Amino acid sequence: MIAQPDEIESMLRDAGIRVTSQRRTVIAALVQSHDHPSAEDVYARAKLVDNSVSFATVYRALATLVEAGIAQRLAVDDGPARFEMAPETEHDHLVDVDNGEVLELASEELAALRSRLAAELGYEIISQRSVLRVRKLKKP
Amino acid sequence: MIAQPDEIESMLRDAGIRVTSQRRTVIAALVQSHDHPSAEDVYARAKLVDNSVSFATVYRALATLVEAGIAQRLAVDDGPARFEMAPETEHDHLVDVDNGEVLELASEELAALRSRLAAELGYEIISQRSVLRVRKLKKP
DNA sequence: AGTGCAGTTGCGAACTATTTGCAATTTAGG
DNA sequence: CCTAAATTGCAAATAGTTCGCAACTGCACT
Repeated sequence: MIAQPDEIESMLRDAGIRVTSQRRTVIAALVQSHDHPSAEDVYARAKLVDNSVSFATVYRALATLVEAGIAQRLAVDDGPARFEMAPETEHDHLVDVDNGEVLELASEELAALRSRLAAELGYEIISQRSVLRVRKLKKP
Repeated sequence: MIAQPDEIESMLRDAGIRVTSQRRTVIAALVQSHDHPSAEDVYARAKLVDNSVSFATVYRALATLVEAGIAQRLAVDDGPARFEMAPETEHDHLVDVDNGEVLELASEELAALRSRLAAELGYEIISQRSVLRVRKLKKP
């Protein structure tokens, strides 16, 4: 499972980041969201809790969290970046081209294979999540 | 190998796209570039050949080519999208976080594994190129 | 509990990447 | 060649994200 709101404060402290009510709000919004929200979505959700948070602060909080490894940012081909709490296990993302839904594809195998291939070229992988565009298979 | 300028015209015709000098210029620029140029790079290169092409046209041409499957667009985490001619073999991209270089990682194995995993979830993959952020390994 | 100061916030304006409206031009086909 | 429909260049518009700055706040140290 993913961190509970109670743990939020210590996550920030452990990362040496100041605990502010805005950051708590943003993290809480992210923790409760399992649909890979965009910055705008996070902003909307955070605003329900604290109507005074600004868009800029949401962006700054997200950037801070990503830098601290607490959250992750996914660049999607078109449209805004989307965010999620950093998962314990690396996974890829499937974006359904028909409805924009994002689902996760976890596979040790995939991660291991990529690491091996990158290493063969003399590189270490810093982030290995990737986004695949997919469509639901029809069951005929 | 990738298409030669001579083939450009027929690539467009085959796709049912009108052949214009601007599109020829844009494709030629893409064909000759093996560094995954951004739209701006393509614009700069196209402009050397035909000083009158506009930025808007480059974007429109790239969009048209991508839609026709002649070119591909890569969303990179930060910075502009980058383009390349559609390769015969699918491959992933490694972006060197230190210098921004992009290299290619081809692997049948990787592609096959992803297809299998996506199929298990009931999806077919439409595009499976992905972008990994990497750093050169130090040889100690 | 009080104080200082670096870190953080909200606001709007700035910026970057990309798209669009429109009149003029060009293409493909008969 | 002639015409309809597609394409272009330009400049202005948009989407997403970042930034400058004055006001505010968390945290370390009394």
